[in-house]
Amino acid sequence: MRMSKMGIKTRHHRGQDEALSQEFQSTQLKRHAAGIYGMGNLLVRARNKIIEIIRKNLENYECSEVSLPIIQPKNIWEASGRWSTYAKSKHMFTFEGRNGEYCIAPTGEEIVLDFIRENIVSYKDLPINIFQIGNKYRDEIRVRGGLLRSKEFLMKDGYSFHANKEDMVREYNAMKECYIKIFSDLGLTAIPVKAVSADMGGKVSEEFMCPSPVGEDKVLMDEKSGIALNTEVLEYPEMLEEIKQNNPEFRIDNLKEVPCIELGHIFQLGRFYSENMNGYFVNANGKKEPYFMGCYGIGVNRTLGAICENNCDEEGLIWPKSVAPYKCIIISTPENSEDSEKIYADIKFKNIDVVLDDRADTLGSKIKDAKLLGFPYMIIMGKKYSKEHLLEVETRKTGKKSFLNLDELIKLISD
RNA sequence: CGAGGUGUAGCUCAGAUGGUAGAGUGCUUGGUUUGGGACCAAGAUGCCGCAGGUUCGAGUCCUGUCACCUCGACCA
Repeated sequence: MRMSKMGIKTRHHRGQDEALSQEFQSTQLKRHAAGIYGMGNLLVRARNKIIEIIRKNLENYECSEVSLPIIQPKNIWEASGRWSTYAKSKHMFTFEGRNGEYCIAPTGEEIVLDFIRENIVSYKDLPINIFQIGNKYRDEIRVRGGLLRSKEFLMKDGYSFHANKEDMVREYNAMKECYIKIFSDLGLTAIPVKAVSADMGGKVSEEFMCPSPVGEDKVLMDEKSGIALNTEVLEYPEMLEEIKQNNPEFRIDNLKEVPCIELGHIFQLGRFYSENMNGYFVNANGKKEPYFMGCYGIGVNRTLGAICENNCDEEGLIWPKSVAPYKCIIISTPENSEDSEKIYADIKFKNIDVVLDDRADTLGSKIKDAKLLGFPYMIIMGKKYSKEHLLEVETRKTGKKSFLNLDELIKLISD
């Protein structure tokens, strides 16, 4: 990709209250209205890498990717009883179409039941776990902090269906394991925290919390016993009792509030939705029974936001290699611009994601931009290249510089 | 929905007590530059959020309204 074609412009100034990573985000995020954002090339490419990591991990657990509609008819929401509650709370966007009322989906329990119940009719068809990665729409009462809470956002939502409760619990634990792997692959700390999920119609649920100063959720952590709790839990004495019984060391006094970003949430839904939505299978005794359901979500945009917030310094972003939108950027002075085109072509030929900064700016300003935008490697072709024809490679994270020929360079950046 | 705040150039913002619309940055043209956000010269850019009102005169005062931000309430 050529810098001149990317459609971004960096800025020399930062807004008053902007966090460090916001200077980067301001080059990549356009607010069109409250909670409604456009996203630039670098964020989109990083998000695609995140999606790929999520997808690979889920497929390892035999989860099946599907695509469900975002625009959904009113009737399926009336079946679960959530049309009136959601519409009343004004959280759900609804509109009048040619053939009646529709919503723009805030979540997918209803549609997924409508999607599978014709095919999954026997206990022999179970269990099954299907997921999708797509935009969701919620008319949030209060939007917050760019990627962290917006009205349109990308979510991975997955749903599992089971013949009995034990199997639902087994899958829930498997997904918990899978989520831990996903967030660790993304280089994020995400602590599973017990949550209260009254509206979801289920009881057991855990949120995956990523400690961050910009987080809007507060988590209570006890470093001694290693227990982390949602602050809401304090309002439910029976849950506290249970924790105390299972962990003798646990004490409420030891809990400290830590701000966190909620990256994911998994639920044991039970039979609430399947009972209301006519989600039945035939068991081994030939009798109809509602599915047991689990539901598993990851806020993809939030995850992207958390990665930005947790990987930056005074000079800008530092993309972790696993999600970096491009591996490296080539910067040259005018006298080496022809050579830089060649190097660019060679690196591209090796299928390495590379940016050529072909703008007419000075070398210094290009270096500043490369650091702000966080490319893992910066290839500088200036005076030193003119003399010795060695490529200078600077690692963004460590600042370490080395002088290499093309083969050595490709070896370094392709790991 | 409650409390507070902000709307002025593409962006970040300044414009006490009413009197010709400003800066930095960005943009255009030409030239010199090119190693950690270069310099010189010449330019272009405004319904001062919107609507009323007071006044000879309003970016500035008053009323209304809309948008946005922060905190709270709320939130798979």
